[in-house]
Amino acid sequence: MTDYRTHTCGELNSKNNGENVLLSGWINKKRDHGNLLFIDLRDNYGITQCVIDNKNNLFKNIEKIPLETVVQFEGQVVKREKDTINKELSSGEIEIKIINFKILGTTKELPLPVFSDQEYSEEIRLKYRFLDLRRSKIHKNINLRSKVISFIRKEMENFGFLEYQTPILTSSSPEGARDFLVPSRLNPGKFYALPQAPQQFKQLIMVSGFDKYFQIAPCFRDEDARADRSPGEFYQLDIEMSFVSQKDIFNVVESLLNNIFEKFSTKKILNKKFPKITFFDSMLRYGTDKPDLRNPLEICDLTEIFTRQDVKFEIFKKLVNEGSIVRAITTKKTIGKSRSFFDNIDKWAKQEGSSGLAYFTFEKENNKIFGKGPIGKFFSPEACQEIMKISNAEIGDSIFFSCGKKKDVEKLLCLARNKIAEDLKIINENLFAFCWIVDYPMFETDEKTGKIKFSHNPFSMPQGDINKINFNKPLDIKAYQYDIVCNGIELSSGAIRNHIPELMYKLFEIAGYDKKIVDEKFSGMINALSYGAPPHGGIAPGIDRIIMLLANEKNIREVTMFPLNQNAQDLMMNAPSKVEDNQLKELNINIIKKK
RNA sequence: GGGGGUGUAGCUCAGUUGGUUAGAGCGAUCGCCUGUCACGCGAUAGGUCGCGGGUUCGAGUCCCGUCACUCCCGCCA
Repeated sequence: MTDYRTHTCGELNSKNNGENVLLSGWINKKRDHGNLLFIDLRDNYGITQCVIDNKNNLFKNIEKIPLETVVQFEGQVVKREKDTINKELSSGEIEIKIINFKILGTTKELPLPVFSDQEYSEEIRLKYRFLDLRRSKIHKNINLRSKVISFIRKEMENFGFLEYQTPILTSSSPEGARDFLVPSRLNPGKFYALPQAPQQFKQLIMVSGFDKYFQIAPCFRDEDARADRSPGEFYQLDIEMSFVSQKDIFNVVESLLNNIFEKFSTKKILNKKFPKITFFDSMLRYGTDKPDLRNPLEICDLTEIFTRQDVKFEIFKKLVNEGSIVRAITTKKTIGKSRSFFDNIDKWAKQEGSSGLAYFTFEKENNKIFGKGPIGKFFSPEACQEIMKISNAEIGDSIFFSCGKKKDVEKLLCLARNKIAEDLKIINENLFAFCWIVDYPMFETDEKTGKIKFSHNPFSMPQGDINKINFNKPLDIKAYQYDIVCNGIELSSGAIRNHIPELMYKLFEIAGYDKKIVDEKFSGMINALSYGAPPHGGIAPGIDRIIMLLANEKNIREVTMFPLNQNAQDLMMNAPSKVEDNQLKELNINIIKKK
């Protein structure tokens, strides 16, 4: 095949019996019996067992080769005896009887073992990423990533999309995340920004008449890391289409994601037609706009119940009277659960900083419904019945209440949904549960400043008849704005764009940007929209998160070849690094020294 | 910016209420072993217990500070 090998380490089997072959790879593992030596030779494709005994005068030399040395073995394919076949290996029916060898690359003592199921500190893994990447699990993840991206490209082309590239050096935008800035040598004192997403460019591509755009686009945001969020860069499947409405984009993305997840995972897709949940509903039923629909638990609002005369739970009644809300989670058939099950959940809620989760179980005796549990006695049979009606509960189900400010209740019950479901073990891990979150509000109130701001994407089209929108009630304006959520993970955001300049000015004005600022900050786009822009819209699924779901990984670094660490440093390449004074001078930059 | 966790041999970890010379597995080096596939057996080397300070007769262990990694909150249109 090449000068170095006739076969890879994954492809030989009993059909090759007797052939003379040349294999090259890394010494994965040695099993040295003194007069008989087994060597597992590894490459990208697999492992082949090579064997030599002391009748061969090369034995003493080969015995001494350290693990992870790169070697070439010349040898003969030999069928293994039946009881020595290794079913774990694709090449397990055969082995290579070594005739000759050549060392192609020596190794120093390893800072981390390659052949091992042990976990290692991130620090050492990232510093020696090239060794870490040899390890089987992450090696497979990275190859999976490559295959998925390649599949996406083919699919998108089948759907009639063309891939267009957009600039990496662009302008800073006032909205959104912190920018990575790049100083301009030719324009002293001015800076480029790396794109947070090719948002404006993809819209300009539509205005330019290209119709269906996609790109595996790098996105740069200078924000702090999380387990599922790289600092620095990440990749989106950026999509934009002209002359479409929301449903057209949904159709494309649903079939794309169905195809990807069916091809690359054995897990089932719960609903191939992704359910659509309004933002408002999602916040009510799940306490979040990224609900995990594998979790059957739902939240309901019971504030009204605590205004009833026959409900005597005075603490909640007082709080409700003062403007608090009450919401609750019901659990099915939990009548038999131990006291500690309930108390643990209450205790957990207190650890989360809340005042706890009051609870009781619906029971029936002598045809009378009552609540059994710490606060059950405060509810009349009629009140219980009403609660059961609102919460779809039955006799034998339990209910957990949270009372407080809307935001706090949502947050706690969102976490409680997960906690309780985990305790009850009712989350099916073998599912992908997709949904659309739709009808996002165009604006929201900034909690710190009290001012109106864009809640999502400022370029989104508001819903309804454009001539009838009531701009005096901006918080009531909904946008053609949507997210895809899978298993509680936000996979993508998108929108039908606002292609009407006057409307755009109007909306920006509400968010506190006057015409002058809009013209300055979004000049490219607002200008383009003034010369015949088609109605258009798009979406941008996160590639990294798709791979994480497919590879069943919780950390984005497990599906990224060369990630930065949490402090946005590359420990292998030593980035970021200091630069020479003359480089700074050329860029007209002074470093201010911190005290 | 804030909170939690971790830091002991090249790697993964143990180390009791503070008490003699800090241990194990893997790896390395050396020796034995012809059918292993996490091969087995024996020996040897390998340590500023992250760093600095304090308490104490005595600190890996307690206290204070600091650094690194990680998880979370803030942030992420």
